[in-house]
Amino acid sequence: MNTPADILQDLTARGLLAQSTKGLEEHLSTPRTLYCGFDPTADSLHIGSLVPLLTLRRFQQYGHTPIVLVGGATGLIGDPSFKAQERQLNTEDTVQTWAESLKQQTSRFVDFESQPNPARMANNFDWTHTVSILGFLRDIGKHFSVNNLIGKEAIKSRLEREDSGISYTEFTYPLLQAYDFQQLFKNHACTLQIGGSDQWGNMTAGTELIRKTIKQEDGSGAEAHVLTLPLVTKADGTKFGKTESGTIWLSAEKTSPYAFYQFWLNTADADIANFVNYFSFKPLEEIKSLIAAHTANPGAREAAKTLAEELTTLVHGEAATTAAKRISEALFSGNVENLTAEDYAQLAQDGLPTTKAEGETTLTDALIATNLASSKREAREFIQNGAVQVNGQTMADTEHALTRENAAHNAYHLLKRGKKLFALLQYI
RNA sequence: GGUGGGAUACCCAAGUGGCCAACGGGGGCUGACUGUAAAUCAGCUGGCUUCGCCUUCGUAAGUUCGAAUCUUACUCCCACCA
Repeated sequence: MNTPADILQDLTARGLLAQSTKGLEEHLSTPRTLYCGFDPTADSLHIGSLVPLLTLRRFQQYGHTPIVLVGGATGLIGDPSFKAQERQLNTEDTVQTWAESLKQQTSRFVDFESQPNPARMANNFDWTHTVSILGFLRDIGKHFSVNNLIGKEAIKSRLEREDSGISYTEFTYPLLQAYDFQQLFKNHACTLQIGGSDQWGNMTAGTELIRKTIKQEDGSGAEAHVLTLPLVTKADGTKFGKTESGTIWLSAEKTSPYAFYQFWLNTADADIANFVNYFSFKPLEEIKSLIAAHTANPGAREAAKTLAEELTTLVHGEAATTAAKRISEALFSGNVENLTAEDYAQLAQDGLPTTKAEGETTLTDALIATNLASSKREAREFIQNGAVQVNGQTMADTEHALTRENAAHNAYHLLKRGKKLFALLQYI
């Protein structure tokens, strides 16, 4: 029953519908074109952008046409929404390079071949870089009331703060985003914008602009809609998407598929139900039984495993998932002594952080070489705390010499610091 | 432009001449317990050639046997006034 109208029901059931404009349900009774924007603020998106990306995918599966908008222009300005401070501007070259990376990255979440609703890609730089300042002020700026803009929650914090303000540049951001929506409406019949709930103000700025500048046959303003998605939160109140080792990126270069898989596998019990609903494409009945299985036996972590597998495959592909699972099993099965030389070679190839070694190294130096410790003092502390294992054995001697001769298969030392951090030292 | 207040380690925040690598809290890390979870408890949290040494308390110079603490100049932030 994947008809266009059913998308809202699906999103609602998953808890993915935060807010929407009136009349959206009726509007979606026929296939529509919708978009979501992604600003290039780094050379990769992180998992915070996953919910909107996946939602575009869901819409497409229900027969709608998604447009992925990369913010080559808006990325040059900086979105002030709910930010405590003004952003540092990046150079034009940097932003364009990043925009290209995002194009690559986002394209795997939607289908450009699907008929009759192939996805499209757009970059707002294309329709903004030729706009003149006077034209923009007269045609777009005139439709915005400053009184209204300063009333928006998203920039309130910046106006009320005593230690920081907001530049005219960032203040213009909502206008640019509104202009994007208007352009896509005109040129691609795009009538819906989706985004995180922090984007509500920026998004409705677009529907307003469309209503005021584009007239229907009966003379009334044209109708456009927005839908916002909830911000993903964790039960313990910490920020979603961060770990000890930092942000979880979608790019395999920045976050290995193994680390990505582990991130989802480690989802807290209290969050698993929400996450499966938000991120999985499995049918709702299947999700229900997964959650039930998890509640009955949390220790088995069936739901987390399934989710980790599904998402790693979606983001990094089948082969990467197989590799991530293989590494995980090898490292956490508790008997690394049984690994064969081939297994070790496979681990290195599969993306376990590997450092080349030669000659003799003390354990302390090895921890630093493999980035498992940031200083000798810290390395000693870890070793003395019993936090370090070499090939499955806890080592308490900071000066313990690692050599080719005492390496597993005369080639590998598998170092473990703490419960989950591993690195491989390989003799060449 | 004037007057007053402030700048301390990842963050907040004590310290106001030697007992200060610097109280306390948060965060983080490690250990125990466990399910590669949460909660709880304990330890650690500048660096090194570690019974000692070196570098840190906005920046630079100075006083002193000795300064995060005193002096001077500079930079930045905040408040009130214009």
